[in-house]
Amino acid sequence: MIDARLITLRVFAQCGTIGATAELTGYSPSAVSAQLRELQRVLGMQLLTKDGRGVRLTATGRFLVAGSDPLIAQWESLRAAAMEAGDQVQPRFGLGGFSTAAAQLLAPLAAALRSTRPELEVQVLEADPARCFELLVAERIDLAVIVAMQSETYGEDDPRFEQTVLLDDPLDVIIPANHPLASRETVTLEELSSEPWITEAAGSTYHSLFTAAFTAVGATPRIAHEAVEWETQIAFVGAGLGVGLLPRLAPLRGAENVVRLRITGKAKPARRIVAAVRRGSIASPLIQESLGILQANANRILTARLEEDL
Amino acid sequence: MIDARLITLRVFAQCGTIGATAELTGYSPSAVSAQLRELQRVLGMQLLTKDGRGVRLTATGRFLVAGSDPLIAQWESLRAAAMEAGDQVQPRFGLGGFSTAAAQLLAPLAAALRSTRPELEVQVLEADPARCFELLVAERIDLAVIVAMQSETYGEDDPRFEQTVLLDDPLDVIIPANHPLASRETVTLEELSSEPWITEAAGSTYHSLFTAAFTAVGATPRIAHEAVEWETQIAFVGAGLGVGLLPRLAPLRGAENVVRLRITGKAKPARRIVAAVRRGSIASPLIQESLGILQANANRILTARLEEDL
DNA sequence: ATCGATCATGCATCTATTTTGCATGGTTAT
DNA sequence: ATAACCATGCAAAATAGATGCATGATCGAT
Repeated sequence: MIDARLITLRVFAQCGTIGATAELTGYSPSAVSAQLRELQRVLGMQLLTKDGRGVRLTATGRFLVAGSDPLIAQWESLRAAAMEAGDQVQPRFGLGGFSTAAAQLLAPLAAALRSTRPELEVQVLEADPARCFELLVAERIDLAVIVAMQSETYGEDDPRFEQTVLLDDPLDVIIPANHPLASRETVTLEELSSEPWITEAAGSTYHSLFTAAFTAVGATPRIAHEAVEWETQIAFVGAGLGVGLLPRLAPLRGAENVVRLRITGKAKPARRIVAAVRRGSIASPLIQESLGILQANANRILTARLEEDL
Repeated sequence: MIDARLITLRVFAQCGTIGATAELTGYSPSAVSAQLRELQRVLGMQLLTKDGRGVRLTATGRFLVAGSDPLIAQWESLRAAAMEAGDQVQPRFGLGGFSTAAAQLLAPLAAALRSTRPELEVQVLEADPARCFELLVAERIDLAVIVAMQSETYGEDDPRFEQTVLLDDPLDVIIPANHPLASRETVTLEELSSEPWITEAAGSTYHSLFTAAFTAVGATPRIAHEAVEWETQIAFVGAGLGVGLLPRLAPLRGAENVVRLRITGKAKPARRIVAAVRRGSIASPLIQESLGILQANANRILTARLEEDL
């Protein structure tokens, strides 16, 4: 049981402003400000300094936050062990995930948990990966299903989290049905490098996947349009505005005038879907069960794909 | 920063009843009861069970308390390191100690701290060793000067505490001035084994020292009277009611008709005075400074004794 | 330079949690 | 059987904490 004010400090350390901390933790900005001041008072430490129009951590503050990583992990570990040893039931369980991951993996998980543990209050939050990690730190959620990103702020070895690979989800190409290549079974990215591309807004989770895929083949595609939702992107392609990348897990549904093609060649772009939990909590029975369900679902998807590919 | 409710649980684990926990932590019994119930709710664990007219920890509860020992230690360690790294000042400092220890060591320490750190709010609590440990667990005090006891509930290796030997304080014999042996410089316990003895109440801290001293020489002295305060015991001896043991640190002042003699022989009973802190907190600058002052004072006492013995 | 936007903080108000004190019920010892 | 002890429930009170708005300070853009 770690004091709530230390958790708040950790959230602040991550997002840098009082306002964002408030939004993430569910408090008001004044409450966060008061909490952090109180924390400094009881600890007798100066943790924050004014910095421009905001505040930032002092060296002591950074030291304390960094040093509290193993403390949190140890507490999580202890709680998990006590749960395990005492055969106790957790009252609340927060899940976080992003779009298709949430739809394809989190929803079945939540449904499965509702049947195996009717008492458990399961809450699912849809949030992008970065926010999922923040929500984990803020203890708003206990498990996140996210898209792993290379060269991101949250490395595999972050002392605050433990991550488990669930699934590698390949990216397909979607092109207009009247496109010359539409009758093909597979294409290479090189063949499409001169096409007008439809992608997500720069800075978004999938945009980095997009650029990574093309830097791998040494091409710099022209980005014709930007969309936010898969649905929009698919509609753009259907209207003949260009071509796009779509994760295998994202359903095409009965979209008109759109064809989905597998990518072959040396660059087979894929997004890696991982489950992340707070470090130490992985031994918890509930987390274990959840990871098992997620893994089973991932395997089911992979198996279905193999059969489909035959 | 460990949640206050977990601290309360730890205190309960030590003293066993809600009432004692309340007395030790400063809450009311109902408050403790409510806190522990709340703790069970948020953790989703059953920690307590009814047991007769009281309650006791469940297996899960014991597991959690035992497992929280290193958690507390790690927090204390982190706090100490942050204090050290950030050159911060602690606002409050609680000291605990017992009778002569408090008078001879704690009082000078408190005085020294008041001069070197005027900002620091120092609070001294006089309490017997067992209670000092409880007060450490309850975080009411941060440092205790106590008499180490052999075969006690608090071993040197208790995961909750770290102990430092300050001083071995030998026990002297006090006898009436008109006693045949009163003119001697030194005596052995064997010579006095048939005397009527004046000691402290059975179960008290010093009673166990008394019995240990005599079991060491294989004698079973007759206990004629029991006293609580040194003053009373000295007065009894002065009245010729018997003889007694008195720690060297306890002053005889100008007591009438009482002579103090050194003990020689194979059994040289002594009480060991140690400083105890919560494990992990020993690196704190304040603790370090305090231990230094205590040690210096102890050395001063030892040196003075050596000169006196010449 | 000025205006507007962004951020943190202080303050008064209110809310919610926590604590208290007493009464109750169950349990052990005399 | 009576008395003492212990935990708990409940209503009332106290305290701590959160909110919302206003303020001041800073930064970016026009």
